[in-house]
Amino acid sequence: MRAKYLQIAADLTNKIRHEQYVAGDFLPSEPALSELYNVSRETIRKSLNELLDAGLIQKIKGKGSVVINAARIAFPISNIESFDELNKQKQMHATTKILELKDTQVPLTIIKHLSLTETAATYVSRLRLINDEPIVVDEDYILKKYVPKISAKQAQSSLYQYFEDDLGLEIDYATKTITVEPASQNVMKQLQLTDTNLVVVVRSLTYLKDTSFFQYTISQHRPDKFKFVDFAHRKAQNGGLIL
Amino acid sequence: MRAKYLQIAADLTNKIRHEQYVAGDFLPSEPALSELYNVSRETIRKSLNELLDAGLIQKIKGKGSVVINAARIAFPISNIESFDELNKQKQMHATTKILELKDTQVPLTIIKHLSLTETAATYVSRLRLINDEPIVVDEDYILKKYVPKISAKQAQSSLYQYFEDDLGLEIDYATKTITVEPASQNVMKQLQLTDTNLVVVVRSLTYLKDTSFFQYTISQHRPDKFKFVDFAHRKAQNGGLIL
DNA sequence: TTATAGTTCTTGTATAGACAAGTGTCAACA
DNA sequence: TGTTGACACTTGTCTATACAAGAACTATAA
Repeated sequence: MRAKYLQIAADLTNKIRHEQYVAGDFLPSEPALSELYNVSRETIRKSLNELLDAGLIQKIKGKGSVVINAARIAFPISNIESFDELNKQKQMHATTKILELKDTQVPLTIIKHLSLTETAATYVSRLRLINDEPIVVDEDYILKKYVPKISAKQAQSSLYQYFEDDLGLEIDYATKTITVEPASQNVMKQLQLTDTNLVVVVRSLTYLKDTSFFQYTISQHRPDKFKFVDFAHRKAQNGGLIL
Repeated sequence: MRAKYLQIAADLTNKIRHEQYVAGDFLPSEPALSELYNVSRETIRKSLNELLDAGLIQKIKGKGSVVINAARIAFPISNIESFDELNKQKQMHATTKILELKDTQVPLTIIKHLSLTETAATYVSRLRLINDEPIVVDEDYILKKYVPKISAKQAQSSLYQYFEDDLGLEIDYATKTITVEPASQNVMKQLQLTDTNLVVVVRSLTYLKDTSFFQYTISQHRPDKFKFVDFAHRKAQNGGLIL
């Protein structure tokens, strides 16, 4: 049984997504919601905090909780088709091509940086295509300590689903950096880059619920197919653009 | 007087930053902290949630709150100097050159997208340099409704400081998209780009505490000087990479 | 007409208490 | 020896209550 406040948050989220509450509307007041769902006000407040974090509402002291236009978040960008937009097209056809799969060690810079003691890892390199267009080259280092063996079949489908559903690993948080760098000849060939040699590089360190390091990923994106969307409250000092 | 839970959060944050608690350590248990600070356990829990959101700790049910290595977050990247790293160098010398400052309208795509009724805005275009190297071209559209007049002097220093400290505007949240796009001839010239015509474009829509739209910014970065760092919990569906 | 003050909404903060559920220890038992 | 079960810790959820503080409206007074 999920917690009450999460159920209520899910319910309110649905009502916003299905436009029972639309942008600019005020949600019922906390005491009103409290009576509606038959829970205490603190429980309602926990639910509303979930919506706040998700960027669905904005709370204004003395007034109430306003629904924010979700459509505002991903606003249109001049003549650029994002991966997500491609994804939503019906004729989309996503495929994965395994470039390499081997046993190795986590790269030295990461070992040093995290002071790792267990360094044995599985390396997977994969090319992702949409409608036969190459979009991303993903390189993963997955610690053998947590995932002893990865088959080609598993690498072909979703690794995360395998980790979470089959192995019961609880992935909890990740740190990412996004930069733009020159690509290697090989990656340029894989991504069929001709006009430029630059790719968008997303490096991720992924951790489990018990804070142990688990996976290092390097994603190299075609620059013309890359789009990153971020929603951030002012106070949050993380997730920040370094400028 | 700031809220207790924020003071306690600030205190714990300091203790982590000053390494009184280091990575891997468990914080005192919630009842222990509750006694230490002479507040209720719920108040302590609010404080710990702040640290959790900031990515400073990880809570493990049945065990406790573990300190996460903050240094892990911004990990080193091959031969790339970020703006932030440059910033921290002592010999850094940041300057701003105003390219244009005029009254105009918010771009049509934004007006349509947000269904704006008030569209009068001040337009500011600025070139940012570090050690005389051009780094970013910033273009801002700021609604006249909230900021009637912007002088060249104000545009020269921090606009945000002017908005928040002098005008008392409360900036609350923003949505950003990051893409890579070809630059105009003019921007290429300003950024002194020769090897490539690509720039990293960060578009931001900024909102006030009362959810009213306030500012639209287009930042065009030299690709070799751009770096974005992100920390995200798994459950959070926002701040996500679209892929 | 224009302020002012009060009233009644709203959300924000803080407390004390209760029980559920995950984790680890250790003693008793087979 | 090895397993089980009780126990004592931890964090997670939920309640009921109280007061503070911001916002909006209204009636009153100047």
